[in-house]
Amino acid sequence: MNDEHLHAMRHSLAHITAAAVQRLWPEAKFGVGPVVDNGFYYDIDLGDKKISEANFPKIEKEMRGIIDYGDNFERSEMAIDEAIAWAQGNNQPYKEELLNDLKRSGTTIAKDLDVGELGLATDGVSAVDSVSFYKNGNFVDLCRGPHVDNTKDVGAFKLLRVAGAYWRGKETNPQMQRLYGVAFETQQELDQYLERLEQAKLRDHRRLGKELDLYTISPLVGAGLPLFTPRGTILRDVFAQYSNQLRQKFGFEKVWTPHITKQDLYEKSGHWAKFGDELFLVTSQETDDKMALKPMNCPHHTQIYASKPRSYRDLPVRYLETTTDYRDEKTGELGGLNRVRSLTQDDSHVFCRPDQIKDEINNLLVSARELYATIDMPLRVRLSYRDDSDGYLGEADLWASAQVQLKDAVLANAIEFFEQEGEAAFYGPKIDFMATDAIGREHQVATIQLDFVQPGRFGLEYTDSEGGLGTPVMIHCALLGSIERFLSVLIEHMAGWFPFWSAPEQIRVLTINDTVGDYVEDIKRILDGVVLMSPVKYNEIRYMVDDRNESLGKKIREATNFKIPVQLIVGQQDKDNHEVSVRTQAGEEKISLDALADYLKAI
RNA sequence: GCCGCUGUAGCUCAGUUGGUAGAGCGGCGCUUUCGUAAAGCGUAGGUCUCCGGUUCGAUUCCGGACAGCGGCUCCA
Repeated sequence: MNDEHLHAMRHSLAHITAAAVQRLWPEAKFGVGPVVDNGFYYDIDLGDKKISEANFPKIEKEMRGIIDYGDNFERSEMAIDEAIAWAQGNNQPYKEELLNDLKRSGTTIAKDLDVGELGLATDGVSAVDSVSFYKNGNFVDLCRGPHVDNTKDVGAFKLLRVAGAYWRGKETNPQMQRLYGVAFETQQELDQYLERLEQAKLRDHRRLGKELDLYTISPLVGAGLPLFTPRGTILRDVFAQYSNQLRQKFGFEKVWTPHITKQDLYEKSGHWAKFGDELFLVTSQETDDKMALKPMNCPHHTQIYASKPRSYRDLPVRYLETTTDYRDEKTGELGGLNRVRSLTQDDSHVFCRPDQIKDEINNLLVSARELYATIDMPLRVRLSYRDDSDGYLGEADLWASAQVQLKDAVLANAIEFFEQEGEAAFYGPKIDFMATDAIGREHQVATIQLDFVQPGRFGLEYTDSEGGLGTPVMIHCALLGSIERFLSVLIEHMAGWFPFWSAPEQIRVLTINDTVGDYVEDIKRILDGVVLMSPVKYNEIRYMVDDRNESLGKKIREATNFKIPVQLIVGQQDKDNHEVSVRTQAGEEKISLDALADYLKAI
């Protein structure tokens, strides 16, 4: 049992899926069928007919028939023109397109072919002469392989879902149906995987957001416009405070900007050309100004910088603003708190001289690492570069320089990273911190971006030491990213058990009966005096008293289901001994009332 | 936006092959004052997401809208 065999198994199952579909719908046109994490998929076009999950039993039955029959996977070679003729003859236009690309440039990777380069590759240089096919039973498919020897050798599998997918990932191409399956060597491993998926649902932030009373979405307000409850708002505030305090240490100053602006601002910044159709437009009944809700804050901040002359001695100028932006995202992209139309950024912008870039980026890297280390969340760091496509602004050499400087900063901090082209912002490259949600999807949280473009477009300048004029560099940074998205990842990462310092309700006092009312008042006086100073400063204790006429068991159950980190149980015994029973996830212990404040500060 | 699926009480869900619905939890009331994950009894909650169509009759069938889920595309 090894990765290679698992890969061959899953790949073979993709073929078997396609073979089964072809038996059931002979007119099916096939795209590609690769291996993915935990399984495989196959892209299929049935024209007007659609496969739904209701068809899965029928398809799986057909697949089992093919597997049980036990055909060998037979490899053969075909000359490229012969293969194209085969695709035409069998009415497989997608395969024909792939073969033509292979013939022309030796690759079928859409990304390599899409950027206006079709036909640029010289015929015969990178082109291929012949291609390989695999045949199992009556099903023949263009394929590089490898496969298992026999259809019987494919382990345990299950068709999981069907989804739409554009041919070669292009929105303007026809949409095919993607059949996803999962596969493992043994039924036991498959069952374990499905069990893990079930477990992941328990920590889904949308489920916990409701159970823990953190936020709600009202259709009357609108999709993608979450409303935060008192508990959810505490979470937002406490993390925003932490994020701010981390940067205030490095000289960042808070600013405030309005949520609307004239569109002129974005025409100048370059956002209008790139994101114009995702702006919420605002109409003035008083003037003819065309206004928009702000979708980001950097252009606003440039205008604070530009409000007065700056000397090289004034730099860096560092602005900090936690504020909500509005983006008219496509409806199908919305989901929970991950992707919303009103997103709050813990945004900041540094305006500095070129020689200050390194230190400024270092400060931000240190802040980001400290924040995510505090909540024990592992991140992958991505250096996001531009690619050759249109839509990036600025000179090529500035881009090259910016990309090198970001990489140097990351290297200097000994941070592990991976590099990806085509992920940059239109004005500059980024260092992105990627977190993973409960079911393995990756989301960008913190981001540090280097921008040589916007300062120039806005005509920002400073007087240099020689008395001449220089253009400052901008560094954009959000440590949490979108607070909404950050919370979605945090909730799933912690499974709702927020660290003591950040929990909306940190402590619940549970009474055993109504004879301890005065003693509870003593405890409240102590709790009211506790202020945590780390990791967030001036963090007052948040607690409630549950003195309802209910059983202790029920109170414990409710407090535990609510994932309250500390329960203080108070009865006559505790009162007599001048102590409380402190119940946490770690267990329960008696703490003297005199030691309670220090105990809480040390959690 | 596109493809597929889903929408019954505050929550989790059952049900109606077309004759206007039910459970548990939660809420409320009474009893109980009970030391470690649900005390007992009673009771009130529903234009079955919304709008059209078919039908004697629609929560159920059909169409549309809205919302949610899984993908694709996109993410300043």
